[in-house]
Amino acid sequence: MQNAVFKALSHPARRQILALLRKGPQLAGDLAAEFDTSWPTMSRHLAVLKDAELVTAERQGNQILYRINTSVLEDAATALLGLIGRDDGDDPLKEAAE
Amino acid sequence: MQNAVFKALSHPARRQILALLRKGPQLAGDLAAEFDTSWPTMSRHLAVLKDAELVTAERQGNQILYRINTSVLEDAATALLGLIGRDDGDDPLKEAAE
DNA sequence: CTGCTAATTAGCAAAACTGCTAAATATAGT
DNA sequence: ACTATATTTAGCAGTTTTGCTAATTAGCAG
Repeated sequence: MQNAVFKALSHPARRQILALLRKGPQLAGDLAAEFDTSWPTMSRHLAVLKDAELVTAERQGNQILYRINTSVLEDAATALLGLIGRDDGDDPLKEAAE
Repeated sequence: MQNAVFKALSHPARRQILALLRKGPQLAGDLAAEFDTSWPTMSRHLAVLKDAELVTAERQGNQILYRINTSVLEDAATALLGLIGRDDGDDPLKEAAE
């Protein structure tokens, strides 16, 4: 759902997490270590990102590897760009392609 | 502030408003008429968008004309795209240009 | 100044969000 | 089974967001 994506993007810590994942997949622990907030709080941020499908999680033995999902991010960016082009028709929030 | 922009974008009604403004500037009343929510609620959504500088407001006699601010929207889209490209450096959430 | 329409501000209640600590779960190693 | 580590889930308090109705402000017409 598009709405979940924008909601997930609305918190700076979550955007930061995505920024960190640009370098490549990261373990939950390594991500959490980069922040001042408590571990459980980070865990919840990750859950929000996962719900929005902005990231995927994969168990790796003892730990969990998070990976960014660029296609969802692309869709969000495209949606924003779609809001920009002047439109003379009457079909809002849709024909973003081309 | 970047954060205000993403926060503003996190509510579906506000994204809808931006979509309506694609067609061109609109009076607050005309915008409000497109939604089921009460007038004051719409007014607040508009205020949030204005705070984030996603729209500008201009008095037009009795009424108020809202206009989309595409440059802020572009910046937001660019920020998202910047989150996508693989990065081997260590400078997150920044070098989105080029 | 009075009345009318357009829009915002105030104030309130309900819901959602954030972040914490404590407790639970999962996996690996012994 | 027991322990240690990694991560999530529960439960709670404080804050923010949302949406409503009622009241207010702003500009215009007579």
